[in-house]
Amino acid sequence: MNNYTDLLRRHNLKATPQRLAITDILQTHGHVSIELLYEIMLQKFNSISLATIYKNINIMLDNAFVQEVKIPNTKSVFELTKETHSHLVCEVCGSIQDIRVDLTKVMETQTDFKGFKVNTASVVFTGVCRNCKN
Amino acid sequence: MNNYTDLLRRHNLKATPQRLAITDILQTHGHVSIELLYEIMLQKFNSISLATIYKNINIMLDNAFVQEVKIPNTKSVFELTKETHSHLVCEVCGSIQDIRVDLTKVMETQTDFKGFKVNTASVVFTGVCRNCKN
DNA sequence: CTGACTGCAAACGTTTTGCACGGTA
DNA sequence: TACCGTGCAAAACGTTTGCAGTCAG
Repeated sequence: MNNYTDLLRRHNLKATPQRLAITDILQTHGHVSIELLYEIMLQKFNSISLATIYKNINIMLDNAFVQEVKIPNTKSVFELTKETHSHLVCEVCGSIQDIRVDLTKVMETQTDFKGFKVNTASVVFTGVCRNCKN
Repeated sequence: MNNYTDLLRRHNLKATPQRLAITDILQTHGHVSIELLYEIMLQKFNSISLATIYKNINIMLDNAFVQEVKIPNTKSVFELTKETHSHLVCEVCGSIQDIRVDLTKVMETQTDFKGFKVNTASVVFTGVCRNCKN
């Protein structure tokens, strides 16, 4: 009975092997597309259904312990919800890294938000990662 | 023969009424989903096909004079390419405004990009717009 | 006049739904 | 034991493709 068993139950969700596998994979890989998640799940459950993957990802999104990351020119990936952070996306190898960015500086310097009350900021940096630079 | 007639021709694309209407709508509305674009186009061309909308948006994306804006928890919208900017998305009414954000401050303050060479940054602020605050 | 574009219909890939069976609590 | 969740198959979407007719240049 690991962390996610508890978390699932607290949300009145049953801790099925499939769900625990999904949270494990998200934890291990950090960011996964539906496609990749399905591939990895197939190795653990020979007859898992894509419908099950979708149903569970949607339930986890609804319960806010998983989030979708939308990236320009790419498929979305999913990650476990954690403290606010931004993403570095390598346009060469497609890898995604988390990064803490201090946006207070931006918010302070930014003179004109046009009367807009900002709640959250989604930031995706695209470029070339350390490995691919070489 | 307006701006977009020229622009289209410079890209070896014919300036058809449908294409000119699309660029006009983008210019007028700023940001439109495929769905909304289709609705508006239907008012001007009673038998326009969704296929035509998709084909043209894709051609305009390929030629880089239109860009897709990916927004958390929402459908993508399209905009005419202009100078780099960020977006303010109202979570109440769904409206989208452009905003200039100076990211050089972030890039300077940010100590650790993990060896990552940043090329572009996509920033979406989500919150409540001036109108909806009242 | 000719190649490019449009509109239609069909195809395709992705996501959702309904239902009977199986497993968690 | 009572539901909730799974897996399958079918349905529903959103997007793309192929083709015949039309139009811009």
